[in-house]
Amino acid sequence: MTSSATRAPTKTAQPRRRAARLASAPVILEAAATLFLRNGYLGTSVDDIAALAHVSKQTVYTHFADKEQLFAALIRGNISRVDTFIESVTAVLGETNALQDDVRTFARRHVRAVLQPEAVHLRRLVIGEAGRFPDLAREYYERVPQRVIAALAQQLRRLAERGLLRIQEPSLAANHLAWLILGPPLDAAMFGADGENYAPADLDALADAAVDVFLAAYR
Amino acid sequence: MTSSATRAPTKTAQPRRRAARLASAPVILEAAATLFLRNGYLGTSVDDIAALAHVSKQTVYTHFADKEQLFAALIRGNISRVDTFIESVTAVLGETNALQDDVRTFARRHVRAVLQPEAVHLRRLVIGEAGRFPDLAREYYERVPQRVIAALAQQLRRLAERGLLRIQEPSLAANHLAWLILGPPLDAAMFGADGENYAPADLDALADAAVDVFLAAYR
Amino acid sequence: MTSSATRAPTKTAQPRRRAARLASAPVILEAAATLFLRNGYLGTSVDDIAALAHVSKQTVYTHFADKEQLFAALIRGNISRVDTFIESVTAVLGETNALQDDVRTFARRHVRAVLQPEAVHLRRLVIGEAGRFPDLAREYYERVPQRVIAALAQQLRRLAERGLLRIQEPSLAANHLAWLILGPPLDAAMFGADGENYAPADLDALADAAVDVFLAAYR
Amino acid sequence: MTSSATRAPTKTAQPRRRAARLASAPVILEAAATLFLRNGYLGTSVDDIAALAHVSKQTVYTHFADKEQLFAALIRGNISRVDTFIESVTAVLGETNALQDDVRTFARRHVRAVLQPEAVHLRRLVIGEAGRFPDLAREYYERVPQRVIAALAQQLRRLAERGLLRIQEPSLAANHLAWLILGPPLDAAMFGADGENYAPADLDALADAAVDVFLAAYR
DNA sequence: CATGAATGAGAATTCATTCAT
DNA sequence: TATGAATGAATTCTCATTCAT
Repeated sequence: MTSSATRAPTKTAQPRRRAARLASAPVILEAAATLFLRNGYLGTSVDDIAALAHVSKQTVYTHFADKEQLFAALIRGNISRVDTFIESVTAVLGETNALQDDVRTFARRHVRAVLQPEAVHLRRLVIGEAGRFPDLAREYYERVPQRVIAALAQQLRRLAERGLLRIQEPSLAANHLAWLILGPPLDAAMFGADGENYAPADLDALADAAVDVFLAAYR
Repeated sequence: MTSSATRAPTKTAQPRRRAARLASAPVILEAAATLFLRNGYLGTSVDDIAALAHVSKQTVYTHFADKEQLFAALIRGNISRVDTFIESVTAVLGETNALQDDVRTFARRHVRAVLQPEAVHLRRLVIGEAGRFPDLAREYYERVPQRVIAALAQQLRRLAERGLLRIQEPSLAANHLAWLILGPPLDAAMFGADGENYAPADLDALADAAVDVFLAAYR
Repeated sequence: MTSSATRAPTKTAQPRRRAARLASAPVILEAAATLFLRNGYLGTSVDDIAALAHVSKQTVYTHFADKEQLFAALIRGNISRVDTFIESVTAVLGETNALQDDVRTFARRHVRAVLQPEAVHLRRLVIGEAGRFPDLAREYYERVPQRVIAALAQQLRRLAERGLLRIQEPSLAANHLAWLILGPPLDAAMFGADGENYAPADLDALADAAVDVFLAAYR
Repeated sequence: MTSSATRAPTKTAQPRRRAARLASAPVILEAAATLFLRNGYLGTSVDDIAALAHVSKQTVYTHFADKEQLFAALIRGNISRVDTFIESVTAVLGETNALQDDVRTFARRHVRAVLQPEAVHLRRLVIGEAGRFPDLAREYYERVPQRVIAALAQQLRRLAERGLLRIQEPSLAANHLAWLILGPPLDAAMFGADGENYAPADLDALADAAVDVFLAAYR
C-alpha cells in the first residue's frame, strides 16, 4: 500500500521499509470489524474478511490463530478503545455549580455516545454472540457499561458529598440515571434498523426529561 | 400441541385418522425454538432441527417453506404468546388505593417476567439477528416491549386521572418506570450467562428501589 | 442410473425400484479401495473418491460419517473377505497321504495368495497407517496373518497326531513353515514396485525349497 | 553429525566462525526423523519440522530443496547408518567351533537389532511410502535387508566350506535362517503398537527355536 | 404426509512454497 | 544464512435445498 513511498527519499536510507508488513493486522481487523458488525460471527466468512482486507486468507491465519481469536481480538480492541472515552464523558458532572445543566450535558453526551451506530452494532453483536462467547460478553459488560456506571457513581457520590444530591447508594443512583436516559432510545436502537430511530433533537429532549426525573427523585 | 383434537367430539366423531400429521409442525417448532434460542439462526442447521424433532429433514420443508420462514414462524409464535400475558401484568396497577404497593407489585412481576430465561434468550436472539431480520426485529419491538409500555402508559394515565400521580406524558412516564425497573438486571442478563445474575430477592429489592424513585418524581 | 429399468415390468409391480440407492455405498467403497490402496490414507482425498465413484462428495458423507470411518469400513471389509479364503487354503494339508506333495501344494497356493497385488497393497496400506490406525492394524494382524497361522497350526497338529510330523508346538511350527515360504518374496513385495519381483515359477521353486527345509526339520 | 568440523585443526585453524550455520541441517534432519517416523510423509508438515527444529520454515528450504528431498535425505541417512552395523552382527558366525552357540548368538542379536523401535518405524515408513517413493523403497530394500542376507550368506558359505553345514545355495539358506528368526516377531511389530509385542526373553526363545529348525535342516 | 438419498456451494483450516529483508 | 510475511491451491466437512419414492 505505502510501498510507493518507500523509494522516495535519498538512496541509502530505507526508512520504514516494512511498513506494509505490520499493516496487515490492522487492515484485517478493520475488515473483520466491518463484516462482523454487519453480519455477525457466523454470517462472516474468513474469505470475506480476507477479500475485504485485500490479503490472502492464509495471511489472516498468519496473524490470528483462528476465526474465534480474530473475533475476540476485534471485540477486545473495541472494548479498550472505549476506555479513555468513558472518563471524559462522566467528567462533565460537577464542573460548575449548575447541577441541572451539568447533568443534562452529561445526559446528552452520554446518550449520543451510546447510540453511535458503531456502538449500537457492537452491542448487538456482543449480545447476539453471548451464547457463543460468554466470556467475551461478560468482559464487554464489565468493561463498558459497568465501567460507565462505576464512573458515574463516583461523580454522583462527589455531588452528594457536596450536598447537591441526596444519594444513599451511588451505584444504584447511577444505574437509575443511566437507564432513565438510555432505556428508551437504546432499546429502540437494539431492535431498530439504523438511524431511523430517534432524531438528535429528540434525543436531547429525552435526555433532559430523564434528568428531570432523576433530579426530582434524588435532589 | 394436540389442541386440534380437542374439537373432535363435536358431532361427526372424526376418527382423527392422522393425528400425527398435524402434530409435526408443533414438534418442529419446539425443536426449532430450542436450537435457535440456544445457537442462533446461522448456528442452527435444519438437520439439527429435524433430528431433535425426530422427523426427516424433508418433513421440515413440508411444513415450512425454508429456514427463514421457519425462523419467522417461531419468532412470531413467541411474540403472540406474550400478548395475553402483557395486559395481565399491567392490570395490577390501580387495583387498590395503595399506590406504592400496587406499583411495587407490578414492578416485581414485571422484572421477573422479563428476566425469565426464555424471554432473555428470545431477546438476545432477536437483537442478534436484527441485522438479518430487520422486519422481525421491528415487529418484536413493537409487539413486545412497546406494547408493555403502551399498556403501562394507559394504567399510569388512569392513575393520573385519579389524581394519584402527576404525569404529563404517560408514555414517557411509562418508559421511565419500566427502565428504572428493568435497566440494570436486563442489561446484565443480555450479556450474562444464564442464572448467574440476580437472585430473586435482589430483583425484588431492585424493583422496589426503582418504584421509590419513580414515585418520588411522579407523585 | 438404473432408473430406465424401473418401469419395465407389468404395471403395479415395482421391483427393486431403488437399486440405485443402495448401490452408492459399494461404489464408494470400491473407489475408496482403489485410491486408498494406491495413494494411502492421507494421499487420498474424499473429493477424489467421490469423483471416481461418480457421486457427489456429500453422498460419500451420507454413507460414511467421515473419512476415517470410510477407511475403516474399507479395511474391515477386506479383512472379512479373507475369512472364507483362509480355511480353504490350509485345507489341502492332509488331503492325501503324500505329505510332501500336500505341503508343497499348500505352500504354492499360500505364497500366490499372499502375493496377489491387492493383498500386497492392503498389507502395505495397513502397515503404513499402523501409526494412525493402531486398532485397525491390530485387527488386520489378528484376523488375517494370525488366522492363517492358527489354521495352519491346526492342520499341522493333525498331521503330527497321525505320526507324519514331529511337532511339539504346532503354532511355532506353523510360523516356521509360513515364514520359510513367505519371508523372501513377501519382503521383496513390501518394498518392491509391483510385478517386478518374483516370477510365478520362481515362487513355486521358492515354496518347494521352503517345504524341504520344513520337512527336514520337522519330519 | 558434525563430522565436517573434525577436520578443522589440520592447518589453517579455521575459526569455524559460524558453527551454527552447519548445525542447522542435522537439527532439521533430526526433527524430520522424529516426525516422519511417527506420522508418515504426508502426515508431517514442513511447518511441524521447522517448529520442532526451532528454525524458520525458510531455513528448512535453505538446506533442502523441498519436502521430498528432505525425506529422501533422511531415509538415505538412516540407510547408511545401518551399513557399519550389518557386518558386525553377522561376524559372530564362525567365531568359535561351537556352531549352535554362534548361530544362536547371531539370531538373538539379529532379532533384537531388527526389532528396535526405530528400525521398526523406519521399516513401516518405507513400506508405507513405497508407492510414493518406489526408488527409495528399493534402495532401502537392497541396502538393508538384502545386505544382511548377503552378509549372512557369505558367513554360511564359509561354514559350509568348513564342513559345518550342508548348504547348496547360501543365499537361499540365509533367507531361510533370517526369516525363521524374524518372521513372527517382525510381522507382529509391523502391525503392532510399540513395545507391546514380544518380551526380550520371548525373543531369545524364538531365536533359539528358529536356529534349531535351521540346523536340523542344514547340518 | 413423510422419507432417505443426493446435490452444489461454501465453510474453516492447512499445505508446500516463495519473496523481501 | 536466516527470517517473518505472504500466497494459491487443496483439505475435510457442513449447509440449505430438492428429487424420487
